This record gives sequence, C-alpha cells and structure tokens, in this order.
Amino acid sequence: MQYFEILKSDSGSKARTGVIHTAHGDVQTPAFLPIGTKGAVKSITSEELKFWGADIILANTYHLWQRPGDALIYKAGGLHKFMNWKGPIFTDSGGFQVFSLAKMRKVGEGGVVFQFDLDGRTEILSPEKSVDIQANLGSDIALILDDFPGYPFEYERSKESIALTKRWAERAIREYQKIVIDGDPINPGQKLWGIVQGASFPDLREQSAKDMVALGFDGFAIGGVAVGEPHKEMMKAVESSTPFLPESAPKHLLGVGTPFDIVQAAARGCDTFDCVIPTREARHGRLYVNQRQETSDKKQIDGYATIDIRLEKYKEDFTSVDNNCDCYLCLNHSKSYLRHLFATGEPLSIRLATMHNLKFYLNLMQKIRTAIQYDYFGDMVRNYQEVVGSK
RNA sequence: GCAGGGAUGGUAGAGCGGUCAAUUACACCUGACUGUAAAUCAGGCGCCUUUCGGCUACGUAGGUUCGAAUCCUACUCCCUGCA
Repeated sequence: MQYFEILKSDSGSKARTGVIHTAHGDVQTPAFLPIGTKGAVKSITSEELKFWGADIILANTYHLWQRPGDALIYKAGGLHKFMNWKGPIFTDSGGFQVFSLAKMRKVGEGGVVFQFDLDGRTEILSPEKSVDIQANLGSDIALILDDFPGYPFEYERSKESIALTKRWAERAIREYQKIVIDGDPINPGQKLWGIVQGASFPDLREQSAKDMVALGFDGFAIGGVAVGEPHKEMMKAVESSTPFLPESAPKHLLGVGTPFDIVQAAARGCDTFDCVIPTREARHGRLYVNQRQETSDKKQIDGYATIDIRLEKYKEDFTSVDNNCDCYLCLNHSKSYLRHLFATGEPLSIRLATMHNLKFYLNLMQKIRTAIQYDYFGDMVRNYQEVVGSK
C-alpha cells in the first residue's frame, strides 16, 4: 500500500483529499493536528480527541526529553501507550524550540547547545539526538532537526539556515536508518520527514525543497513560517516550496494557523497542519464561531469570527456560543455559563472552551475535505475568511 | 445619652500638609496569542485635549496654610463599647 494515497485532486487548485497510512492508523487529509506538546492536549483526553474526529496529534521532542525523559517513555512502551492514544502521533524535532528559546541557546554545526528551562542543565540537541529521542517516543511521523532564524526574514541568514538544515538532514537520515531500520525501535513503522526552510525567498525555498527531495524523505514539512510574518509572506513561502516537492508526498505546514491560513494553504497543496491557536486561545477566552456574511450583492458566504467570552456583555446571554456547532459546550451550555466559569476561574472553563475550538478546527477540516470531494472547494477558498466587526 | 473609630475613584482598601488625579487588588475595557517556557502577556481605566496642558475631585459646609484627601470647627451618616 502506498504511504500516501490521494483520493481526489481539486480541479481549480493544488488541494487534494487523501489518506496517510501510518503504523497506528489512517489520517484523512487535509487534517489538523491538535497539539499535545508534553504528551497531552491540554485538558482533553485521548478518548475525547478520537471521538471528535482527530486522526492524529502532535507532541514535542524537546519537552518530553526534558520531562519525563524519552528513556522513561521507552520503558512505558512508547508514547502511544504512555498517554493511551492509539492513533498516529507526529513529533516535532525540537527545531522550533531552537528558535523560541533563543535566549538560552547557541546554534552550531553539531547542534544546539542550550540550557533546559526547568533545571538549567546544559544539553546538546543534535540531529542524531533528536532522531534518537523520537525513536524512543515511537511516533509515527518524526521530523528532522532544522534551523530557522525567525522573523523578519533575512536572505543571508536564511541561506545559511537551509544549508545547515540540509547537513543536519543528512545526519538525521543516517541515524534514522541506524535505529529505525536496522535497530529495534519502539515503532518500526516510524517515518522521518524532511523540513523545507528558506523564509519567503523563492530561490531558497526551491533549493531547500530540492535538497530534501534528494534525500528521499517519505513526507515533507514546510517550516519557518507563522513567526509573525504577514499572511501573504506565509503563502509565498508555501507557493515557493510545494512545486518542488513530489505531488505524491504528504506535506505538512508547521505551526499554521488561523482558519483562513489553513484554507489558503490547503489550496496551495498542504495536507496537514498543526497550531496552538485553538487550544491556547481557548484558555484565554477566545472562541471561534461560524459566521455567515452578506456581501454587497446580498450573497451569503461562509466565514467565522471570534468572541471573547469573558466580556460582560455575555453575562446574561443564555444562548449557545455557536448554534451551528455540535460540540459538547454548544449542545449543553450557554455563553452566560461559560463566562461565569471563566470569571470564577473554574478549570471547566478551559476544558469547555478547548473542546469547542478544537471541534471548530476539526469541523473546518471536514468542510475542506467535503468541499474538495464535491468540487466546490474553489468557492470555499474565495469566500472563507474572518468576519471582522460582527462579534 | 456617653466614649471611641470611620466616611477616598465601579467595589474593597492604602495614603495622613506639598513629589496625589491619588499605591494596590478586584471589576471593567483594548490589544496580543500561528512546529505551546502561555489557564499567559501588554496597555487603558475622573472629565476635556493628539501632545503640552487645563478642569473637577477624597461625606457636607466652613476655617488654618504659600499649599489640604491629609490639620481645625460644625453638621450628616455609619460602626464599636458603655448605659
């Protein structure tokens, strides 16, 4: 069986629906990966995630290495068993932490020297170490350690970054072959994906994509985006990368994004996405709701808006957060109640809000798949956007 | 009735002669949040003004003083103890 099966390609864009066959089951694409950095999607159980239609989740090498340690997870029988998530798991390499924990790290040829934020001990995260840890975690999709410089994008720095990422990729592959193919890993079916860097410079993106393709990865992630750049820059980065990656390979867009970003990126050929937005913003009281908008010619089009449930105006609003939503929150509780939970600091507030936002994102992916399948994805791309000022 | 304590911005509660439009917390409002060091962070919060600045304010009314939320007097109300 092919690793990635394309079911339907959109006629008007590079979007497609498909299935990634992993060692722990299938992923229907385009897909959104809820983020469970430390082995848990904050406040949500594995069972709930599965029930809502999440096929795959993302966890993080850096955090799990630090605590509880990959050796412990290996002993537990791998991350799947440890957290009792039976579906596919995608692990980030720790490359992002290289960027986000910038104050305490030093990037060199060998890897990243840094201090753990919890106990201050100094460690080196190398391409090999990242692969080793991910092998111990037993994820289904592992990522190579990459380097990217953040925003604003600078050509010379980005050029160095794709070169270093390429050299690290070669080392990561050798380590992967040693452990996962020739060794006795937790998950023999684990796949290693490459990462394309190059900011929004087309020539660098092209070069980086070609570098990765030459190394023969099973899938590709597009990294270095969602670091503060405008939406157009992000799309430019995507458009400059995908043409040089195999049509037949699954493509992940790292760290993206808003519902709008995701629809736009899916149209440009991205198959999977991960982002903290739905979970983090839920904890901050920001909820995503479906919202239709009327155009000047009286046409109703789909969109969405966000509301801050903590505002006083919802104090006596006994309607549901989103009456087009089928999540537990919307089926059972009012805005007034959720606001009250936030106001009083009840932990349930976080759970309910997170449930809702995740369901919103998972529903969005279902809408995208359906639109591609039934050939109206072009309309969706044209219309789907955030409705501002209508909260 | 006597004695003592107190009345401060939406609320609680600091301040106790100038540096006070007034600490702080809560509430409220704005804005962030994109491979999670984030149940977090930043800002605003008397009125007018873009800034400078001006005006009105700390129970009420007077007074002392160059200057008062801060001191004095009277009044109103509240609390506590004794009758």
